[in-house]
Amino acid sequence: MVDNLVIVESPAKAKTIEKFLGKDYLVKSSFGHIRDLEKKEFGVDIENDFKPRYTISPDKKAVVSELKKLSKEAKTVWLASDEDREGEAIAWHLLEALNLDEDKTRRIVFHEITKTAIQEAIKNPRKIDKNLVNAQQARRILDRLVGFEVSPVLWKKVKPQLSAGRVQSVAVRLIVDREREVMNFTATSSYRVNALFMVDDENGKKVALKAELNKRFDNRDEAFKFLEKCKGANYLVDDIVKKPAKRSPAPPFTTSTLQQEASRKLGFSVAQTMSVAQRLYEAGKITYMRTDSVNLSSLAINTAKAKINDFFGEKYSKTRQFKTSSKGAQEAHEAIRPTYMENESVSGIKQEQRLYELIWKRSIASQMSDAQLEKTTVNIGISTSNEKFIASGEIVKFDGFLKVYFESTDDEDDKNNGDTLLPPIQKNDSLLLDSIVAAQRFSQRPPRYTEASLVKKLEEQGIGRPSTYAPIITTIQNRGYVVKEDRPGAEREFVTLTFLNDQIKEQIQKENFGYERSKLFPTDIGMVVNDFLVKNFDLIMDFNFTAKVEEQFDIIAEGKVKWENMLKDFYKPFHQQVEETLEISEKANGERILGTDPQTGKPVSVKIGRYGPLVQLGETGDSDNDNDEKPRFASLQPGMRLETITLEEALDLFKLPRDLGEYEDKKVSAAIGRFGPYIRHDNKFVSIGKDSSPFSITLDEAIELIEAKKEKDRKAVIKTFDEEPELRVLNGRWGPYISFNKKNYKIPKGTEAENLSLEDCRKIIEEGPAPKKGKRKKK
DNA sequence: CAGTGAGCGAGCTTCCGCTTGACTT
Repeated sequence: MVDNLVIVESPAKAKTIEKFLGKDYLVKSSFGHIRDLEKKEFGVDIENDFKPRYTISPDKKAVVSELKKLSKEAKTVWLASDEDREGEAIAWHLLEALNLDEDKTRRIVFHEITKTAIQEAIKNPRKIDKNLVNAQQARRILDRLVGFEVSPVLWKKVKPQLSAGRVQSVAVRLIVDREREVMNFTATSSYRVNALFMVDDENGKKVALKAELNKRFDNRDEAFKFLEKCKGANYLVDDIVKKPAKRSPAPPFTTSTLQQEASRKLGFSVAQTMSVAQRLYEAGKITYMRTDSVNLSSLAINTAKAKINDFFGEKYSKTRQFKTSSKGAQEAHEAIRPTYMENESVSGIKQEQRLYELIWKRSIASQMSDAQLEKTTVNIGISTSNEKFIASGEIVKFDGFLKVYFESTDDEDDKNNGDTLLPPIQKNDSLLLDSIVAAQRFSQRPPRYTEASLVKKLEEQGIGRPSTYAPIITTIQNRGYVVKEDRPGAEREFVTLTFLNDQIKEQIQKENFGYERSKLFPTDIGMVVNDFLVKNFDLIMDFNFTAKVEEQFDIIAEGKVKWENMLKDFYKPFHQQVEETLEISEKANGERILGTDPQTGKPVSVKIGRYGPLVQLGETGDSDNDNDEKPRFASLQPGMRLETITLEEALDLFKLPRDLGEYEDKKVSAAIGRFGPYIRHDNKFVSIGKDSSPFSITLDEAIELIEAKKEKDRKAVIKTFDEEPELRVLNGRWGPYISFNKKNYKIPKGTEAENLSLEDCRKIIEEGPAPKKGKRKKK
């Protein structure tokens, strides 16, 4: 029995704090929220001032009963959940759910886990801030109302099992909008002109000086005209300008910036970053990884300073405090940093080491001095033209924080701003031209989102929280609204004009462009759902919706507005939109008429069906004529899109299944199924590989595939037994196994499948029943 | 494991944020 029970949110935090507080204190954790709204009937009494009905979350029952028992025994219960809206609500739910006596309950907060911060907190307890709790209740109830009223509209008007929500629907909208921008983008081209001069360096050796013309030309003819003018020209250094510049380090990591940098520098997915960070946190190596704060504790700043002085010298140290700029930040924690700033590396698996190193470098760099640079711009005049060539260089005079860390950008074209040292040249030097190249360059389409750049965008808009960025991205993919994938680029031609020895040579070259790696693409269903929501629910689909309601929550937290009134104001127009949409709106299936089939004269259309996107030939019979044929249907193939498929592509799909002829008196046909293209013969299926296609494969090629499959099938059966025809020893993808009554059984290691007797097989079947599929019942 | 796409109706789906393990193919 202990006098003091302290309750925090995270078990790892509990362990640390217990060490600081000594034996009079027992520190336990609530594992986050312990109660939530009931699932049935919204969990909210809408008629009665939105009165919430809370219930203990099923997976928290054990935690709650343990805390209840411990809190009865304790003299004082300290509620030490985080100092933000959700943390305050957790404290209040604990008070209610544990039936705590208010007189023996204290609310304390700290936002760094250091001994002094915690002792200070214990000295300054306060009451639960009910206004802040009410702001959280408003947030929770609003999200429930939006999610549970709009989702059922989608079930009725689009497809069952779909979902909508304040956060996920806007996240999908960002991706859909961007996809449309990409689809509508047409590249324009211009001509970029680069010159190469030869200059003597200090040792009299010839070195190259690159310079770009201060003008781009709209077309080939203008570029050509310019090069014509360069014939016989002289090139003179008009001017050299040197300017000092400085660069400052980025602030230490928040959840969002850690996810972005780990993606760019280490190639981690957002979810991967969080799970590696979680392990580092639990091992006590970094501070809490779900935070929106860039703040560092004074302890951290001091140890960083000592480390920098020791490692690099005093002139590399500069103490900085950063201010959080992101919208809606609640700053309950510190920035993400090493627990012990003096440790530049940790033990553990490779991923943990790499992520830790990144965090260490970023944190240390944030306490280092600016880098001092010198930028040089050289203007080179052309005797026959008013244009100028410009060469620029940048040298680092003092590296400062660059010694340990350089922040990456999403812009892949940005790589040429590195450290370039110009050769020694003086004003009025005459330069020797080597060559000039005018190359056609295309404008770039807007970039599709990566997981990390989507997180960045969401944070900028104040949508979602550090604990939800990773789950949001998983959700919109699980719902089938968005896919993350690679897409091949295309090849295009571009023109280059090369000026060498007063001659102009024109060439057509090829380049690849538009290759996408691990980008987020909307699916057809994602686009249909998005368009439906934008059309009918402009209120919640507005990118500023979250920011607007956050303002209201802040006012509730200040005690200036009653949360029930805020919800009332929101709910009335919102609910009306729900009702109207249910009543007026047509079913949304993204239907498009593509044209008419020239052979039958019937209309060809495309839409989302029960099993995904499909093309349809003919109309569903609303005529009384029984002779009306049913329409034909065919699924869209991978790579085809509802919005872009053409009549020709659609008509191709109806060519399947294709009759190829007969083999061994049985029909042979080719088609595409759920598992890709296949040949059908004698009710057996053979996959068509990538080398051929069901549209073009010949009978002979098909027969070859059929025979190959037969041969393989013969080899697949290792052994059969006459006494037990249901029992067979087969050769599968993962080696030999026993098949009996449609169930499969593993053969123990070290047993030769060839030598198995019927008795052996029966024994294996008895001893090791096939693992059943993990079907779990839901309550 | 590969021909789905009619229509009816029962019973189900769904949100966001706070936290970790317990689960396997």
